[in-house]
Amino acid sequence: MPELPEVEMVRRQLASKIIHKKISDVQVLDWKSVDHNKDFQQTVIGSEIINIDRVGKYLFLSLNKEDLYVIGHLKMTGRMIYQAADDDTQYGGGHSLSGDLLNQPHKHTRIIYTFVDGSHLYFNDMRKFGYMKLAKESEVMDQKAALGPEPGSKEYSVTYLSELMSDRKTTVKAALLNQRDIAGLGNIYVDEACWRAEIRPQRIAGKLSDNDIDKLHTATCSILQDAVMYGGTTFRDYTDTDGQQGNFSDELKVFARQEKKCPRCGEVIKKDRVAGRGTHFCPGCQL
DNA sequence: ACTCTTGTTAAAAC
DNA sequence: GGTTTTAACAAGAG
Repeated sequence: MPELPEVEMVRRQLASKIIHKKISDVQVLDWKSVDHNKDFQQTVIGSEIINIDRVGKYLFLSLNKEDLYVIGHLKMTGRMIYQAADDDTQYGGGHSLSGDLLNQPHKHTRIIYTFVDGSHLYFNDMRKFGYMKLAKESEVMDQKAALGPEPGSKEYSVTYLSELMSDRKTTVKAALLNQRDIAGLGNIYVDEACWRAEIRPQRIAGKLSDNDIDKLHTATCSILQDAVMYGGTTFRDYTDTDGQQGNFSDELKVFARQEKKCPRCGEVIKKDRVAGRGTHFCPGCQL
């Protein structure tokens, strides 16, 4: 489940590897992955990616053609794997994947980009929810405008969070997951941020105290910052562009740790369903 | 065979 | 009528 830290890792790696390389060929193996745009190949071939930025979990690739961008989203199982021209390393490792998926391309490969230097970028996505679609600048602007501020940004102030939560009748979990209000948090980091803030995810957002809001603000900012520092989290599907797993997995305190002891208070961590998602919390110290 | 997994969104429910 | 919840999407693991 790539969330902000994982997408940021991909962005940084892609930026260092493919910016200013000319795209010599594109193969589309699944049309859904390019939003059924039959012109994708002919439009992209011959162009260069001149910039890659990110808002929330969305990637925005700028091409050196007038008003042409690619908007990318990994959704749950999307991966972007880069392979240098002379590289025969096996990629895509992950304990849930069988051995034949280590070579590129494989049965989950949806798009293949070839660069003039002979290197490749593979867009792999088992469930086909992710995409890389062509967009005009106006569509890029619209997509960015549809996303709330990221934790850690200047716009994401304590006041902003406080006003966001006030009078809300939904759960803290649902409120934090809504990308229109806050961009970048997903199932893993919402649970982890709530643990840091000592707040149960199933609490009603509008009933949080000022102190709760303060702690939640700090926690949401710090969890993403720390996760980026550790290279993201690999729970099941995420790997970076080298097929490497993220190191934050070992730092998780509650996510996927149900029936284990809380590292803070020793109580047994529980898993419930909140906002339609598997939700992990410590009944001992999250109130 | 049946359940569970999740990011986003459209539809349904409130 | 704005807010909240649910279902759908796809494909695989257990």
